[in-house]
Amino acid sequence: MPTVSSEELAAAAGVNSAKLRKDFSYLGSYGTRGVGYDVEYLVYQISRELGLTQDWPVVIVGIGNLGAALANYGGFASRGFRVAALIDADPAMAGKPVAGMPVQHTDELEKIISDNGVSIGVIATPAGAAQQVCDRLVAAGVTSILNFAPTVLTVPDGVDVRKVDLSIELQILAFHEQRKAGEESSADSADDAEGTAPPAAAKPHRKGPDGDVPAVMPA
Amino acid sequence: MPTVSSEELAAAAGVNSAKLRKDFSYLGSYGTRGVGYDVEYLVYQISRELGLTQDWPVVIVGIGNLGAALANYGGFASRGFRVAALIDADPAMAGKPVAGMPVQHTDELEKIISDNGVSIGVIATPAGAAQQVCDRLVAAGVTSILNFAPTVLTVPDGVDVRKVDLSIELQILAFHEQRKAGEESSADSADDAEGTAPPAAAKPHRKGPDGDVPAVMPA
DNA sequence: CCATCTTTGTGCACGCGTTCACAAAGACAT
DNA sequence: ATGTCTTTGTGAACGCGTGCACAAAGATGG
Repeated sequence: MPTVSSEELAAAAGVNSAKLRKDFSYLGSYGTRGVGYDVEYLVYQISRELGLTQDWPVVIVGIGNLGAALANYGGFASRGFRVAALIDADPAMAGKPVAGMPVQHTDELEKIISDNGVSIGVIATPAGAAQQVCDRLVAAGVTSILNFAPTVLTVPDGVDVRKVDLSIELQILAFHEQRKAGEESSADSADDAEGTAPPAAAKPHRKGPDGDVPAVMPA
Repeated sequence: MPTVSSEELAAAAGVNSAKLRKDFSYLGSYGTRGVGYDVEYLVYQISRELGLTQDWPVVIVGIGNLGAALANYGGFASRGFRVAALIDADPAMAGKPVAGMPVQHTDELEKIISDNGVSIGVIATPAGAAQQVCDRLVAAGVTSILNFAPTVLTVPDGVDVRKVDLSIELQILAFHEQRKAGEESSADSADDAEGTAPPAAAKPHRKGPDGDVPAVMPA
């Protein structure tokens, strides 16, 4: 029986072994003292707890560049997701195959969701259409939404929304990049150091240090 | 002079007002007691601190569906990012316009980076090519990488990598979805409740509760 | 069957981020 | 000028997650 110790697993994942053991204990996954965890059993338990053993039908609404990329993304199928339908508002798209699947018109949205028992929807529409699409998805029975549109969606209680903003990750990188570059010349007259002038009426009394380290950005 | 109080801002953002004030104080953004924060000045300060007032040239490597979606994504330009070049390994892609910009061949990578002073690269290639592309980007002077390929990249010290896995967000949604569905029928014989049978050799002595709440998933 | 050795599971302490609560600061009216 | 009122900035307390350290459990060998 192939096994792994929490120590090996922790080293491979770059985390603390005690934390890993504690997390496993929350999941109810018991190992064997003196031996470790049965690999096969552990994989099965984690997969099941995470919902990977289930088949989740999802619909993707908005088949532009991003929608098509998602439809073609191989990582979904292996994680238990099945793209049940591709939906777009453009009548010219209807019937056109994307990722080996015909695009369907928004008119069919409610029927598709109910026929396939879809509870997870992906929104890849322009920002303007997102809330409207969201409302229709929720009304049709979807209770989890992954939103790629740059808008904050309003949903009733009981519906989960996760927002993915592609530019936020870039911003975080740029933030660190800026910090790297600015490291040699600190403690300068920080206000107009960056080329762009501050607003005219601004800067009422500015007292604080400017070169300190904000603690508000993810590492 | 239009102003906002920390209370208003906190309510709009759904966070605690004290935290918001403390964060602002780290940034050195001083408000006026009894009045609040000067909106225009605050926006300028935050933009500058976040690097939004700078122009960041980026290259996108791997112009498949995802790469094209990123190239077309409008959110970048408004956040201070400028797509300096689109790069792909496929000779057939070279010269083809994507998002109003000709795709260039991988051979040009080093020259493009050095000519444009690019320090941020986006990898949207298949998993197999990602590490190789990463190495070339780093060798050419890139110090921040946004990785969409499903691989963990190895980089030297001083280089930042952020990985975006589109399916992780879906998994988190599915996890909560599963929890919603399983709420009525708890405390059952949890093992084969999900249809898929557990491995034969598994389940050595299983003692712990199965219906408890793991604390390892983002809200 | 007992001793030893390995690895788990977890109580406890430490550290960090969040929140509370309030003194200080400034605006504004009188 | 002086008092009142609003809102900031921050010291202190609280709570939570992480990591340490060890007892308990079970395997393995003599």
